[in-house]
Amino acid sequence: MAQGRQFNNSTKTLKRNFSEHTQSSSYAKRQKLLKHKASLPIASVEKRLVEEVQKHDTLIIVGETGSGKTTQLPQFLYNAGFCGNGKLVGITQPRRVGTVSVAKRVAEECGVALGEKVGYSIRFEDVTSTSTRIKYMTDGLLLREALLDPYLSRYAVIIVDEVHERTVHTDVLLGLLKNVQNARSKSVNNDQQLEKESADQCLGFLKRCQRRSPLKLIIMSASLDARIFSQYFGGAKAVHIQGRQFPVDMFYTYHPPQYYLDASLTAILQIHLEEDPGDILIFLTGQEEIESLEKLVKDSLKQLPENNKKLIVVPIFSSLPSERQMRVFVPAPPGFRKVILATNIAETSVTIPGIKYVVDPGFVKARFYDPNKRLESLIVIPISKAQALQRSGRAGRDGPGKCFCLYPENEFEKLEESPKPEIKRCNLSNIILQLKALGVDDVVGFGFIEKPSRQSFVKSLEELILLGALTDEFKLSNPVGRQMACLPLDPIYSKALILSSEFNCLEEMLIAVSMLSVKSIFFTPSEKLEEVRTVNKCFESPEGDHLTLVNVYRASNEILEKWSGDSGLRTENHYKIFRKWCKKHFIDSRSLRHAHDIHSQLRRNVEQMGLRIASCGDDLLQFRRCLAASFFCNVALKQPDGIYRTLANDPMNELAVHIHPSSSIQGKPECVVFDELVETSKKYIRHTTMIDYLWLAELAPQRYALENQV
DNA sequence: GAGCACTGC
Repeated sequence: MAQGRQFNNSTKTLKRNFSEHTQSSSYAKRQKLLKHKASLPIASVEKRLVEEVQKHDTLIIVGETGSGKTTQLPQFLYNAGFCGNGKLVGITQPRRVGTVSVAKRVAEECGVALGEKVGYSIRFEDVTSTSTRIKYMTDGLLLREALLDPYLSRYAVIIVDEVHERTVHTDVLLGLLKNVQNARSKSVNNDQQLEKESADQCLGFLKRCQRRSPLKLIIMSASLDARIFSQYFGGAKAVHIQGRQFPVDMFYTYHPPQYYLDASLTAILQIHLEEDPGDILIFLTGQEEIESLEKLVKDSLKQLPENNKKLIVVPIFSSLPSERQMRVFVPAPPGFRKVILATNIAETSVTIPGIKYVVDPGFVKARFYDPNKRLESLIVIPISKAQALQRSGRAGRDGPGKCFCLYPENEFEKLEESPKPEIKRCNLSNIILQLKALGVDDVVGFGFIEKPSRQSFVKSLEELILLGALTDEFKLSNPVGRQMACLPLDPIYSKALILSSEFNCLEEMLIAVSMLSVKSIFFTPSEKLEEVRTVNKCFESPEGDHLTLVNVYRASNEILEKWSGDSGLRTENHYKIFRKWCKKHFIDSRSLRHAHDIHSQLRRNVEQMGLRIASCGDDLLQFRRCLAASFFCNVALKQPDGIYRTLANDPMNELAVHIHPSSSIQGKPECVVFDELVETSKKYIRHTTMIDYLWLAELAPQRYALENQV
């Protein structure tokens, strides 16, 4: 009957908060919110949804966009008493911004301050308290919470949202939650049975299970196909909730265009000249394409009569500095139309209001990974049906819209249903390390919703053994493996941090690893290549990019410290100066601040581990030797013809590669370590630093000793 | 010599 009591309590809380708010100035705003809330499609099925959750341990909810599932369901469950005994309803999201905005919204609807009953937790920001009962968080964060609390015992309900996106974190989380739910219900039904099954490797980490309450799982997806999720959870019940979108008229071409950039230009001009007012959104594959089309559109406009020139072109893509990204939200002046040239950042991450027309050439740039060659590729491929629907939906958010697909309708039928899940296109080393730390010994047997290839497992297990994270028996090593799993980094970076303590350069390595962890902080408009190079000359290290990154970070730190004065307090004004400095050096200030945040978090981590923090000062040899000792899987040697060749166990997997043109490395050193190998127009190694080949046998004998003996 | 979709701990 605890649930009934909780129900009464919660209504009282709501009433009290509500009466407080009637006196406040936000009364009108709140009335509007509540009216909107009541009009959502999900509102009419509250009772039924709550009953379904009570009846089933796992429920799949398919809600189209605009159904209100993300904001309303947690409130329904709270009001129905699922948060008894201080338990939480947790809701995971794949992105940080989405997590914060939805939590703010729900707190407003509940009439509470953010961080009280409703809160959120993302990396670097925990806005929760002991009174928090509805907690929004990123899926990656819940995964890390599981390392500390394997049963996730604080949660009565966990809602995994946006599962159709199939990010690595979501996929791993689903497998993990399935195990946790299993173990928690077993512990309720029969403790002895669990004892017997503790030999079960997947549940090994739940051996010390005590009496616990069962875990309710709710899987929420926007895609129409709930079957795979339902099957995965043993035929779990699926409920559909109607969405609220305006109709979008679809148009197709008769033939596939030869050049879709030209076809895009034609489509934009045609819409601009013939259709009613309303902004246009076009999906392209990358910065280069966006910049060319921007130029094409602007050139064409010049030839139009004066009254037809009222078209504003706004680009948006990930590496564009955040201030310039914000321009897509600025409404076009009266009488003008806005055309937004976007990558798939506008598919999910950024929602732009006022779009009436979508132009979709039907392509996307996607990343693939070859575990044998350790090669990542960025390839332009056709989109999936799910992506096509998502893109067209962007035209129907504020009113009826139109979507112009630059391919024939029969081509749509040939598209894949949904994109290939990320877990099948990435390096598994980090995931395997996390699973091992969670006590999942048999990672190949882990219940993935879709299992990655055997070769991916083999290669990543090999790498983890070489790094010393796993023993030859595939067990997590102590202390190195455990320490590595604690750090929120890719295994090679974790290894570099741990080793750098011995090489007396942990200060430098903390910076290098933080900088490598954020997307490239430099933004280079294609027409300003030379200018960027000149202004940043002062940071460049001829020995390699890792030291260059350290130089940039230290220079930015000086700016921050110089202006923070004795008090150590940084005011808005200091950040203004910081941002100005960034702009001068073509640096995205938000990325750089992110690197600073990561740096302080990692610093705390290594202090807790008791690692000795020291600087190598001018003895940069130590730093490079440490890089060699940790990045020994990523080595390239210069060939007689001047082209580099990666080193691999099997010569079949060695590749001819080029040092990325952005590198600061000087001359053509015989041997380099690199951070990543990405194929675009060529196979490039990025972030390279020169080392001495002879160091490898000494510093990485587990990989190079044999070669040396030959 | 010449460039890179997105997300996350």
